[in-house]
Amino acid sequence: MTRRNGVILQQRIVALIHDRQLASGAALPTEPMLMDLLGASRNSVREAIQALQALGIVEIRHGHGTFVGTASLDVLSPSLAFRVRSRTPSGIGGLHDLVEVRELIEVGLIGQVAGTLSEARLAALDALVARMATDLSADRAFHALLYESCGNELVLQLIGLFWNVYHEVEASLDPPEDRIADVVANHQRIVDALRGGDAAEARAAMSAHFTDVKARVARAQTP
Amino acid sequence: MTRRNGVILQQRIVALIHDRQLASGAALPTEPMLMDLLGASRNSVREAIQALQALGIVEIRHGHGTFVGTASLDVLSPSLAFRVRSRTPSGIGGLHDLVEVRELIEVGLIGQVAGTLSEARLAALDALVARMATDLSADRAFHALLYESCGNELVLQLIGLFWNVYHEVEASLDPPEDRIADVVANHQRIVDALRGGDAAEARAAMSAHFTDVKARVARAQTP
DNA sequence: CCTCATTTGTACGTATGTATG
DNA sequence: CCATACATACGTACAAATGAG
Repeated sequence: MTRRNGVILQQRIVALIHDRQLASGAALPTEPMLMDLLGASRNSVREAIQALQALGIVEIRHGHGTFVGTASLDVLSPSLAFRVRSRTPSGIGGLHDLVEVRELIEVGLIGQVAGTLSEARLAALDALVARMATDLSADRAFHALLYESCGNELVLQLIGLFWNVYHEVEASLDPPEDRIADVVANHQRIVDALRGGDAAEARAAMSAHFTDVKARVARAQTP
Repeated sequence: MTRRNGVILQQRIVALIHDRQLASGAALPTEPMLMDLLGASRNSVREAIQALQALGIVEIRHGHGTFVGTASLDVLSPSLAFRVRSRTPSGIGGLHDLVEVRELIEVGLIGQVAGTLSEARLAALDALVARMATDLSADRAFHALLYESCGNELVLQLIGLFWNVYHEVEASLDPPEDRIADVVANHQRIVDALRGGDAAEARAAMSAHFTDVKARVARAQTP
């Protein structure tokens, strides 16, 4: 095996997972076994496994073994964050695009869930709005709870991923620029529209929220 | 360095890229240099670099060196494909969610670009529709060209990524089930709506297209 | 609590393929 | 064609973590 491997080894391991129908959480063969199965040295096997771990395809536990992962979109956070930052020296250009994608998805989704939310869920959203002024995580929970009923796990993880990357990059911008009152008002407007069952108004409220976010990004300066 | 490393090494390399303000395409220190800078062995350095390459953060060129990458979303394709497949044994459940996300984004976007396309671009779309019956790549080019004018590179790459993953997973389903005539008709309807400047009709046409795709997924069987 | 086997993590040495000048 | 610098691959040895007894 003195010819170029690298990515090929990763694909062979993925193929092995599929062939053996290993579900998430199942144990992969140990490194010595993989060396034998793939006919490669331990270094090569480990490099391939490390790459697969970065993609969330496998999960390595020291002293225990290597297991099939869930490929949650969370693991893509470093890649997306790096991408957004490297768009411009300041990262602002990339942030704007990121917010637009969030807006696109959430404005579309809120139109789907409008009118389907129980009063209990609306009350929970109210509570999150109240906490939002002092607790940033309430904002994340708000957007997650909004769409939980749509039954699409992928879109939920996408929204969570984008939220994480946005706030990670946004934290390195200069002025905190407290407009929390506006943020809270925007979210309250969204809940009110949902309680009224007005899909168009809910879309408009969500759109207004992201317009404010985009304006905040446009004004931001880097330290 | 005999204490627990792993992911930490990757983060330190990313931090090094940021500290030195290395832009895409810039050369990273060589492996021996990184061994010295990070105080780690060649194996550990290489494993970290391989992981970063899997995320598109660095790019390795054999015999030349390691360079800062662009973190294009394309590299996330293996992870997303794995995720979609592992949702259900057949991968159908994951495919449905994936198509819904595509629908969400594209229906929203087409409302934005409606009325902004030049006649030259509309003619190019017509040409792609004509090729679509015999050339699958024309479909990909169609959706890419549709939104090219929106000026959001991230959303363009996202649409391309989802297209790739969908067709990669869809290829492993059973019946090719030629409905190409319907597909072509759907796309022609989209172009016609755009030429008429009717945003609502364009959204409806795009939505109808994805409704057909979802129906095709629902009927699919695994070999 | 300790011991022990298993498994992953780190390190070093060496040889070879590959691109550039 | 040669020389240099770099990545690729293999083999071996030891450290560290986990779980079973």
